[in-house]
Amino acid sequence: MHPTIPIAVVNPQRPGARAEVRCGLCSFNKLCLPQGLDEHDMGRLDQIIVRRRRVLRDESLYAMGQSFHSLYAVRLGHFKTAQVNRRGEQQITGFHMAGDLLGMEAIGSGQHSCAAVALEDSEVCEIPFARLQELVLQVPPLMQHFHRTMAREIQREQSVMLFLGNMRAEQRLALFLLSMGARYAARGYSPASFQLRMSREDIGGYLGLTIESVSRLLARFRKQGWISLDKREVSLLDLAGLERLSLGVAGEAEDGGVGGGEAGNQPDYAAPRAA
Amino acid sequence: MHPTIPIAVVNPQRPGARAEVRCGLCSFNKLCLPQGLDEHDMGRLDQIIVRRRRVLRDESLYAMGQSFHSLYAVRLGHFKTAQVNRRGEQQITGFHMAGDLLGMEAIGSGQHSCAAVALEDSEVCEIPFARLQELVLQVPPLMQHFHRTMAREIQREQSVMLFLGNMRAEQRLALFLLSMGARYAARGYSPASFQLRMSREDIGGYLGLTIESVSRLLARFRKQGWISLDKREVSLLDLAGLERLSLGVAGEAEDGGVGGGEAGNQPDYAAPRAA
DNA sequence: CGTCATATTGAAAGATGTCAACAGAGGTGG
DNA sequence: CCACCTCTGTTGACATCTTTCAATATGACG
Repeated sequence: MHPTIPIAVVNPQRPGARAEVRCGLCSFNKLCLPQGLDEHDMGRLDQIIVRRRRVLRDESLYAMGQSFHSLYAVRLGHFKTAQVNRRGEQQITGFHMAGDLLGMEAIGSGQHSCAAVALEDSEVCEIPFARLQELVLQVPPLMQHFHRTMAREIQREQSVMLFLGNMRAEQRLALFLLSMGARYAARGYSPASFQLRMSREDIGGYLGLTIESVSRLLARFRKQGWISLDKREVSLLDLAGLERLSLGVAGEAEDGGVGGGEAGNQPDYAAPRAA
Repeated sequence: MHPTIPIAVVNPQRPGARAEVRCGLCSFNKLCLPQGLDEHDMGRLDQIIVRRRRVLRDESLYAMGQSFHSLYAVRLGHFKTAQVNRRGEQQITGFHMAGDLLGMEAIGSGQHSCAAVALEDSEVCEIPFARLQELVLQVPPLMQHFHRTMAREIQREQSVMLFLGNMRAEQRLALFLLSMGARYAARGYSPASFQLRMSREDIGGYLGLTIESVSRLLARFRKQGWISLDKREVSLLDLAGLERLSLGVAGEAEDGGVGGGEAGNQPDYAAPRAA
């Protein structure tokens, strides 16, 4: 039951396959920049996308401090974006998959304030920003969609702030798993079975936890039957339970039937700080 | 030495004074949407700003879930934006002062995902978004600046993620004070002496800490001579020290000379989680 | 079969939250 | 003008979650 199974209409190119570069033929165009454009406008967008660029695992698409020229749409694969302190601590600001747009944070300053690193061999479409700005003036629906895309990024980050600021480790991890599932679902894959493309360290870096905490928490989720886990292959066995967990309703929650073990030794504290 | 003193060219209207509504005469236009526009274009922007709106202390400019129609530029006063959990926990996503633009997070979904509440009697300029979209098509520099503004918001939030995810309470608070100072400096006020417009609870809500932690930390900063503090009036006495603190270089840091008290009982731990 | 990176697990320490009592400011009404 | 009340902020003692430090798997790769 673990393997990640596409359950719907997507048609992901194998890496290395000779793929068509036109947006109209990309299986993720509904999620991406051309969303809502007609054939003609999509063609104009095609014309400014200079090339398809491959990024190998652990390579960076752009580095922190690098000057900004283009946005990138993930075509295939996964990326993380990370910001590094002057002291070397790393905050993962997001994980990105097919259809996501990368680089927007750099528009303000002309410099990338975080690095984008491929979590596996990946491909992106490069969109020169200057040309996009011109095109957007001629294609109002594209501009509107671009605005929505940036705004959604703002909103996404606010929800990260919410869990970094307010939630316990357990809740954060449950929410993380659920949200990964939801994103895969939006791409036609199973919301409950998928492969974690990132290391435990990256998960920790994203959730504001140490790698040990992540590891322990995952082990606990597994023992309690919320999830099954084999290396990076994960299945969410009890979505409702995870949801309850993410809301902080720890404690009694039905035992899950598996393992039978040490449930009940969690205090049923109510809320982490709050009035 | 505590009172907040304008040290430069700003000319804030007193609340209640009959103020000119044109952007060209607003002392914050350099920080706001009309940044970089010529007289003519600024006039066109003026025409779509429907009215100046007053928001009394504790009133909300918009509520969570409310449908989105307009952006708002803070003209006078201060706001907080806050997101609330299904469980009632509150995450303050930002504090906003004159020249800041509010409401961008709602562009994506058409619904406000956070509430904006006035921290004191305030005034905003309302900018109907549909009309802004039209205008932006006719005034490319305005569009570009609008994009930069949204992008800066993305970047700002990423830096909040960085400190919520990676930094200790002490560092967060130091950074918060410094950043407030920097923002006042950008508006022509003293970077070192200002009034905290928000409650301790709001500070905690922003920094992901309890009110008690904030209170204790402020007391410690004061005792160690980093700051002086009288109710909500704060002076940053040792900017370099606070900066070092925000970097996590706790420990020996020169005693500040004041109070003389219990310095040295902080462990000189190095980094909060990191490799 | 070593070596390295990644992940798991245990024990102990420590930072921050929780609970509780209290102080001071400001407002209200007698 | 004073008593009273509420709201905000301060401080203390204690609980506990999460980190830190350390040892030990596990798998990939030569």
